[in-house]
Amino acid sequence: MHRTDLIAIGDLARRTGVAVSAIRFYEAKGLVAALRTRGGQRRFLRADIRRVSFILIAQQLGLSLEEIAGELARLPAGRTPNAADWARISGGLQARIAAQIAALERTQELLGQCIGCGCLSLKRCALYNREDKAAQRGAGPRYLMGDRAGEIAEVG
Amino acid sequence: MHRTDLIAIGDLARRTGVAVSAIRFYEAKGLVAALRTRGGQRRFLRADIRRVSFILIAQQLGLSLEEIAGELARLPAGRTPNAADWARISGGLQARIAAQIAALERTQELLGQCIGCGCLSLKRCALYNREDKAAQRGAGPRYLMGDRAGEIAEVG
DNA sequence: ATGAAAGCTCAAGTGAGGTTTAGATCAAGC
DNA sequence: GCTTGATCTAAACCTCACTTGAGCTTTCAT
Repeated sequence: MHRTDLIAIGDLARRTGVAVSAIRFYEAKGLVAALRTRGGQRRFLRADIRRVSFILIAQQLGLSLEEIAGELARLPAGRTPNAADWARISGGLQARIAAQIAALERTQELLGQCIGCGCLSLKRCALYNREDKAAQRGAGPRYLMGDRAGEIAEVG
Repeated sequence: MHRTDLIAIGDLARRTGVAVSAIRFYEAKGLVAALRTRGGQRRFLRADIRRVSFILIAQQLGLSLEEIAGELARLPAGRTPNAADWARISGGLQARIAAQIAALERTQELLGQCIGCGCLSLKRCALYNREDKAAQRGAGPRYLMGDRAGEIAEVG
């Protein structure tokens, strides 16, 4: 354990495939922490490669950075996730993905019924009027809507 | 067919459940078009209710406004989508959703194999190193990445 | 004819997940 | 000691899908 245990930000970037700017961003968001040299440059632990890897994989699985930060914060003493942590976390992900699949399958079914009907009536369309809106958030601040939509109408 | 065929923006908003501001936004993006009164107020055709409904349903199915604009533009003479158009479009959506489901199922499988292994090595992790990155875009401009990631490394 | 309700434009804000830019400083090899 | 490349900070910028606000104008029912 000598000084080569500490790596520069560019090394961490190269080892994980993430941009240097993204690592600084993660630090700002509290997802990783860095030591500093006398000159003010960041030095990371080798273990942070694993930590960043965790971030990337969790992102692939659809977690937001905030959720990932939550998971990482739950680990005692800012520890890097190990096999046991991963087992617990991935259990939760299983359920989440299962729900996504179920919602998509329901969509598929509705779409099948709907092809050719061309009704496009928001009042009647089974595709639009579903309770499991969960399906896809599709991109963008759609979270600002979602409760309005009281009086939806018919084309007539 | 007299003047009541034309409806004000507020009517269109009420009939579709979309905010007035959103309709102006759609107009700016070229998704709908409006006539103007002498006073400069927008007047829409009744058929535009159907058109906006189409936008909403397509959004629910995960299309971006740009993609929706593409579909609408493909209709001859700015026509409102009818049953035949809808059949064609929903055929494409079927495939898209099927692919999403397949990707999620593959994730589920990999995650099942992975639980407890805790390797978190980007080089070896089957979850991270997949060809079908399609799975989830999860929220946020992740579309800027996606081609980099040439030199991904091992924890050691 | 009037007053409320609805409409108008244009600019700026939101949030997620970053990137880009500019100008200065640090670290390392020769 | 010098040059080169890496790193630093801070602020600005990007997309997407809208919303909000300010400051006026139009429309419509009475």
